[in-house]
Amino acid sequence: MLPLVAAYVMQHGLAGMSLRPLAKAAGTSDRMLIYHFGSKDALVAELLAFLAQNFTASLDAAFPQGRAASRRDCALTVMEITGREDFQPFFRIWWDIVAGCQRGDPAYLAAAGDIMDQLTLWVANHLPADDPDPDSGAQLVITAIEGAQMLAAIGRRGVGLAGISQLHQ
Amino acid sequence: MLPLVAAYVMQHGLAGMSLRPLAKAAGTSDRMLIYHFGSKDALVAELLAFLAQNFTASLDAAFPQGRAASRRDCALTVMEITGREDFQPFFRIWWDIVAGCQRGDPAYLAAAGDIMDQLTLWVANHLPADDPDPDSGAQLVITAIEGAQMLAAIGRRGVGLAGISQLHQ
DNA sequence: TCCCTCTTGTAGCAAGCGCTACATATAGCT
DNA sequence: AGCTATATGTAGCGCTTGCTACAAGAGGGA
Repeated sequence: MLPLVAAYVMQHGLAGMSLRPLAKAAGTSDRMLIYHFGSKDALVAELLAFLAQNFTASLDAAFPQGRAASRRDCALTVMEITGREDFQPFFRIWWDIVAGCQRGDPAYLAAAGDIMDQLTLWVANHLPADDPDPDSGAQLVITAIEGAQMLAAIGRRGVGLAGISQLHQ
Repeated sequence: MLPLVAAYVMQHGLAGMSLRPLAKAAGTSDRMLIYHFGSKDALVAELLAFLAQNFTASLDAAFPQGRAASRRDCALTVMEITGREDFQPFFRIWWDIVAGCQRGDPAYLAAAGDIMDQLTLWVANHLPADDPDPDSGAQLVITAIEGAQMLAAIGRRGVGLAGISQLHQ
């Protein structure tokens, strides 16, 4: 049930989600969604946890295995892959999650933290093996990536990429 | 009328905004909001344009006039100021705008573009006078700032700051 | 004074919302 | 076989949503 719900939300976003269309897409009824999850809020909480948990899988499926040649190359690789068409549904909910975090919602904060921790770990493990400080490097790369992704979301894809390409190393 | 509307939205966010509470906060009725703006969509469009237009004013009011000592100092200064408590209302709507851009809404895209153009110009004008390439420098700084702001929104303020402090120069 | 346009209050419509009451089907255990 | 717990369909409740119909006040030009 959760996978079908997640698939629908990935396509339609999380912001104005309502139970009846969601239930129809999942092949059930709003009645059953409430029955299984207890309430809409509980459904959203479980959904966010599910999405955070499944994030690693999509990362490893889409990203190459080897290490990057430099921090900049690592950042550019992540940008290239997350800029692909089939990654857009993920960002459709990602910015909804960020907006929810800004409102202070605990479920959104937990999910965003999980997702970002996984991404940070992935980046640290894909930096060059001789990186002097993988943790700091990952923080720099993540900051650059997320800034570029936001600029891409508002239609300034080039600006963020130009910023990333100026990273040293 | 627009300033009162904008003040309410800055406090309560843009995502689940509905006409009746908004009208009450603005000292009028939903009936009058529709009468003046034509529809809720038109109201949101005018509101976004208004917010983008007023963004420069808040920037110049809050930010120091002098130039920064380096690109990194410039980024850190912007981070320090936009991290203050009284800047949070702006980010409450900013991430709603980004989410709206990801959905492809033209009004949101226009407003986000205006705001980002103004920020880019401001940053370019506050880089060190001897910066070899203010445009590229501004792009780098903006990318870093926005990444750090997103990380701050999800509760990882330190990660983004650590990333910024690794910028060269 | 009369009219005409701009503005505004009251009431309400159709639709959608999250959620619930009730009845029923099914399946497993004793 | 009978009982109980789980699962599901139907109908609808109370509420909010964006928006509208209608009437009435207000002010200005002829």
